[in-house]
Amino acid sequence: MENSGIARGNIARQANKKLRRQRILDLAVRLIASDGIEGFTINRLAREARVSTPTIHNLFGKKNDIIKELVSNLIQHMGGLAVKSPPIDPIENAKFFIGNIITEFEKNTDFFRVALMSAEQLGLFHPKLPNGLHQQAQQVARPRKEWYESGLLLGNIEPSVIRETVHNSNRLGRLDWASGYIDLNQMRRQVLQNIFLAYASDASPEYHVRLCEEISSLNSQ
Amino acid sequence: MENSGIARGNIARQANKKLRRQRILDLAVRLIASDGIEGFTINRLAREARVSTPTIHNLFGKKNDIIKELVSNLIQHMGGLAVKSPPIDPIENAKFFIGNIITEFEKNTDFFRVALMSAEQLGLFHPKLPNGLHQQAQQVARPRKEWYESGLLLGNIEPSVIRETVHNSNRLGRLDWASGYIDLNQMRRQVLQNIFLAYASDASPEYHVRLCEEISSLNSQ
DNA sequence: AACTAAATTTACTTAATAGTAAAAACTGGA
DNA sequence: TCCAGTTTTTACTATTAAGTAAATTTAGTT
Repeated sequence: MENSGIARGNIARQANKKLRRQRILDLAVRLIASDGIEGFTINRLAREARVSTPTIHNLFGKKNDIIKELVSNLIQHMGGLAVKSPPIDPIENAKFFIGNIITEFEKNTDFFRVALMSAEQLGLFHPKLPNGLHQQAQQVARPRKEWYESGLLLGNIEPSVIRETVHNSNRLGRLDWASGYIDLNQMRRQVLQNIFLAYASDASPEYHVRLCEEISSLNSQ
Repeated sequence: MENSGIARGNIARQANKKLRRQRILDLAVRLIASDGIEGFTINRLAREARVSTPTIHNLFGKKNDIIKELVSNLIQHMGGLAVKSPPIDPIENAKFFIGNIITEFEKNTDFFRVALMSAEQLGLFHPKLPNGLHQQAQQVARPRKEWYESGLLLGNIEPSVIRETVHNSNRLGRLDWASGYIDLNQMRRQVLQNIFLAYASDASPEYHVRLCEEISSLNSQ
């Protein structure tokens, strides 16, 4: 285990092992994406990877460890989506975030689909779980102080209510996409529409007009 | 098969068969509710029902037929939820519907949980499926003409947008409950909050005030 | 080239599944 | 009470899963 004198060819071996692992993990994602977690077996993964089953066990441990790894990768990826410099305007802000998410999802469709569904089935989005998925997402959904200070939002409705609804909009959109109910374009439309509606419920008359325009332009395209 | 002269004791037999079927179906629901659809097997059902496996096959056919039956029962139940005389006021209307749903869910908790989850996993809420689940639910969520005529809602936002958001609120609430994320009280709160927010986005100033009051009273209890 | 630890495979075990044919038991009705 | 048809059970097949020990092969280092 130490990289002292004992292990001779360990530096290169570990690196190669990582590559093989990744190759097989990618394949696993593709398999689960096409046939569901149900139909996913170690045997099948081994066969398709042109490798024997003990090799899979050697590289990943038990079957569930593969899925655990996917989900932990998901949590990392999702964390990376909270970007530094979002626009100040609420509408632009919402578009910016959903745009980022879609870019990521497009880059790695199978992975996100599979990981989101696994996480859902494992109950990992449960509000009380300490993996931070829920808390993180709630944080991103919070309306900003500036929006109230500049009078775009009035504050007649508790910011936490807005936040919860925006959070739910994102959540349902992701779920519908991962379930295959809608594609990424439809997800964008649905999520933005729900978010704009939430903002409209507490918007100043002027900003309300802008939100209405945005909503109808979402549906006219 | 005919109830003519051939089959002698068939009238009573068929009735008893129905009773046994129902007893075992109820047990199946309880088993799935406690251990998930994953852990549900014909063997286990037979064991717990103190019956042999071929008996299960005799009564239900293949394994999936049991789940199909649950889901078709669900569709029937859900259809019965669209009641004749809902209140005219939007707020009361929303409370009325969610109240009905909760009453039903409480009456038959395990059944609804299991059936909703099964339906979800089978993709039965897919908008394009001809089982009517989706269309039915969309119909119920539609804002009424009277609300626009009486000036409670202004019509600055397309009614279909409101409908979609209300529908989504109901859907997510049911899903969160079935997933065990929230209990029925929390479901009520979450769904009503989201619906009121949707109405608020297009409400007249006077009705907007009432909606805001309702929302904050939801969160103070 | 040769050595050695790591990685892979062969060949297997254990355990659980869905489903079935045929014998046995049971049930309602005459 | 006894009979015929229904229902259940016994005892089984066939399939498939996860996982493992030991032999074999492979790969990096010297």
